[in-house]
Amino acid sequence: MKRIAESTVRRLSLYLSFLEGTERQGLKTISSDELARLGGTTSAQVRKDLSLFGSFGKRGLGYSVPELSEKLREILGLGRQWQVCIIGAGKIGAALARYRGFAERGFNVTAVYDIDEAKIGKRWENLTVRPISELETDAAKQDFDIAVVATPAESTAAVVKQVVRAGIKAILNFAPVQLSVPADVTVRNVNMAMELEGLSFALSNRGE
Amino acid sequence: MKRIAESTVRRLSLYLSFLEGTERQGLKTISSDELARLGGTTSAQVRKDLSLFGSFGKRGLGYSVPELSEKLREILGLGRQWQVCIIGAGKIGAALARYRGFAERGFNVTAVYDIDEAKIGKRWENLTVRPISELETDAAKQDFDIAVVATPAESTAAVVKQVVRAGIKAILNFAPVQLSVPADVTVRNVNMAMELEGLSFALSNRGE
DNA sequence: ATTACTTTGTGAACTTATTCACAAGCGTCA
DNA sequence: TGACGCTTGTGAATAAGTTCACAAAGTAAT
Repeated sequence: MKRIAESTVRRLSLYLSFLEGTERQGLKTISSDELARLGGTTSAQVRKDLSLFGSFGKRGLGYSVPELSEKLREILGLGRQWQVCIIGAGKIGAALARYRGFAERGFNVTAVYDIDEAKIGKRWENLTVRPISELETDAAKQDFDIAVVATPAESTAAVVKQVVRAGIKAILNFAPVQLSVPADVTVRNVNMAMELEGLSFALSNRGE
Repeated sequence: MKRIAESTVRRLSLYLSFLEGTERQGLKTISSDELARLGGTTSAQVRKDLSLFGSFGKRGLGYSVPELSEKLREILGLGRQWQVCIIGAGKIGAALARYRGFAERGFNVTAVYDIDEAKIGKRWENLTVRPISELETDAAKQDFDIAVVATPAESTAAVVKQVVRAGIKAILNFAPVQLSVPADVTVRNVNMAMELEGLSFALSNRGE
């Protein structure tokens, strides 16, 4: 299969969330035009995105909402549970551990790690903060699919090295640094400063 | 000035954070090659990005770290303070209100709003949660530059309408819905579900 | 069964973004 | 001062992503 652009995957994700809304409203079919309207894109874009994975619609009618939802869930790999560990028991880590959105989508947070002695052993929800030094041996016993990294900038590089050593192939990075990882590890960055600066830029350069 | 792509702005933001690190290390100059290495891009990309705004380097030498930092801060509009209000006093809102990264970059959170009677009047840090119905009149008195929207999906559309009515031109959206706003309002979305699904997709489709 | 209407799927055209490649500028050292 | 090494800035080439536009395939109504 040809390489799929990140922007495409983001849109698929978006389409899925619209389909779920549409499904709740009880509608049975939806057109590429309607999906485009909801997602702020064009109908051609929607059809092109979907056509990368097959041909799911009916000409003259549109797409079956439950069928397309199911297909998208399959494409996005949401048909299974993913095991997630959180690295960094600070404020962001704490907020994430409590975040219900993870479990709703099949992402199970099964462990929290930190480097800081003071935090190790504390209980969070139903989890106990464990020392990051144990990550590699723990990972041998229970598979982790995704590591959520929420550590201070300075300790992040070291922490990520351990995550990679533990064989984890996907990282959701909240630390404000660029991670360097082998090619087979996928990283998604969530960087508040960057988003704010994007807004700041937009506000500063309007009408030029 | 020609239109600047969002991806470019993201990279500028990234370069700035590297420059700050470099500055702390006491280095005086940096080459496009070094910036590229830190940011996981190419030196040509770095130079192209910067050249959109002027010519800041010295051939044979590279860029002066403090000078380029300053230029980037200027370009990104970080030379001033921005007034920020948070809409939605739920968990994400709470975490954001406590987040120190805002203030560090000149983003002052000066108010929190919610629609829910039960939450109105509660104190958070040094702020009191106010009813969203007051947003428009408050905005007339104190200018808000940016609204951070962290409301449940269902109430978001109504809330955003009020934000727009209050004349706020930049929104950082944490709600898992696509906002519809006039063209002069800039929106940045932070959507955890989308990021997780991106990782899930990557894990499911490796080596194809 | 025919006609009118709708909407998909997809090559081709176009637009935007990235990378290449190199002349021109700057610093250093003899 | 001249030669060498390095790095920028930028047109030109390439690649990637989006939009156009239309044949093909379906529905619905008569």
